[in-house]
Amino acid sequence: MSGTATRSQLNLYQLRRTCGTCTLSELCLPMGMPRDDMRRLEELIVPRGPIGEGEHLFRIGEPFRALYAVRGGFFKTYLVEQSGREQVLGFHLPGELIGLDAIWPQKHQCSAVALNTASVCELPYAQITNLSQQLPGLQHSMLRLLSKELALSHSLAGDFTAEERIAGFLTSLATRMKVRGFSETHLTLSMSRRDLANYLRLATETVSRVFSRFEKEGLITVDRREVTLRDPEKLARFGNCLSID
Amino acid sequence: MSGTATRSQLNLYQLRRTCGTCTLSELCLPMGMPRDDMRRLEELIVPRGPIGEGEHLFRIGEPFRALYAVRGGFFKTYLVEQSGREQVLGFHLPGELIGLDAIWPQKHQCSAVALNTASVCELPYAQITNLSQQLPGLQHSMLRLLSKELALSHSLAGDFTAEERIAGFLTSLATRMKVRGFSETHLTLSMSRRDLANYLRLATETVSRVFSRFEKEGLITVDRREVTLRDPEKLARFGNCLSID
DNA sequence: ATCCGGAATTGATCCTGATCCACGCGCGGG
DNA sequence: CCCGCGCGTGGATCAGGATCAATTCCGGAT
Repeated sequence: MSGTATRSQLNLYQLRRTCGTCTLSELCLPMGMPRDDMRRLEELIVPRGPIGEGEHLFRIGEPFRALYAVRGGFFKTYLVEQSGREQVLGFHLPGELIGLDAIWPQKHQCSAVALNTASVCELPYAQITNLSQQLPGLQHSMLRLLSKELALSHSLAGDFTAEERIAGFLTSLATRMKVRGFSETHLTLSMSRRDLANYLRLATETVSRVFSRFEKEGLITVDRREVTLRDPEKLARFGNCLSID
Repeated sequence: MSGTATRSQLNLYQLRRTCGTCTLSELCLPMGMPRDDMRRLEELIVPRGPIGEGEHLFRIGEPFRALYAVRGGFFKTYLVEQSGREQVLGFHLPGELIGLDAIWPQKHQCSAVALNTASVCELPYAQITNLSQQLPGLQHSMLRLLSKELALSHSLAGDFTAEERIAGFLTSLATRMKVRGFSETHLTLSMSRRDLANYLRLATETVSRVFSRFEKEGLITVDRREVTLRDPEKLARFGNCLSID
């Protein structure tokens, strides 16, 4: 028992001093902030340990207390329409903030679930906004992130064909992964076909078929959830690529 | 010449002292702000006189300097994909803020055009953020508005049938109009069928057909751009209504 | 009043992607 | 080891909405 306590304290210790050394700080809230300001931000951050696959970070309707920055792992956000149908809103990589749409009514507008083992930084909203009164950089960061999120969801607005959607998704994911230091050609999809199809507003069968078609044309190779981009340029041209990053 | 100068100064004079008396202040940025704070906000606001139908407030790609609050009239925001296709992002009623998605890259991400004679309040971004360092209420208002905008665009994400989309649009517009003191049953659509169809990701013919169908079923009556809701409840049930307001 | 052009409506046909179905594979549990 | 179940794949069919085409409607100019 004392053993686990020690270990979790170690974890906590390591995570505490994050922003300064975190490779994600350029993508996350502290982007471009002076080192001193970063330190003040760090003091507010509550690290949240391993979150198992399928575990929820928050659920729709819950009171809003904090934003969450993904530290490791993938998350999926989704909402449930009154018809009962589930709609996937997005997939979230390390360095991205979740829960921004809850600021308005102070209630979570969507649910967030881990797609694999993950960890996050919890950013208590009240304290963050307090601090941002003093740190212009932090305030601007928050506005920028919100604004970017908005621009992203706008870019998804058009009506695209199944092929455009999937090509666009793959190229967009590739660039997002690259920015985070992963391979930009070898992608590991952490979501099921079902989630992917739902997100792209397609049927799972359509996703499957387009994957096969792309593979036949030599654009990609697919092995289960491993996708390798063979001809990224052509793929990018295919999807009227709207990669926001 | 001196006559018009006098008149525009009069306009300016009247518009200057806006937020305090503006009936929209509860919807707009100053929502819920103390009267003194409102006054400081007012000093930053630059009223922009009559904007003719078809005139642009800003165009995609232009450098971002200010947000705009709609004072009177309707606006349409849209973007142009590299394919050349136009995508309508939204219609904006008095009290709503335009240009929020430009904060991130400091460039306008969409174009905004007046659908009829309109007027706006220009909110110089740099000064607004400066002031919001001092006024917590203002900061929170900005975040709330961004967040709300985000939630709204999320709610449009699902894949709905043509009927659901149109029913949803009508009920949503009705509630938005009601909040602003207009009739909630008699709507004047200020946008063309083409714009409406584009926004809803449908063909103009489909919009036309659904309107007719709804009319036959006694849900609405349509005369050109005048739409009267005959059975708002049924209509709301029809569109899995996602009215954000 | 007449003409013209663009917008809106309506009809006929087509096509993309949804739906329904069967099958193969891989993985975990008995 | 086999079974079963969920996931992914692929075939056949169907339907909702796009597209093409024809007409009407309205507003503005002459």
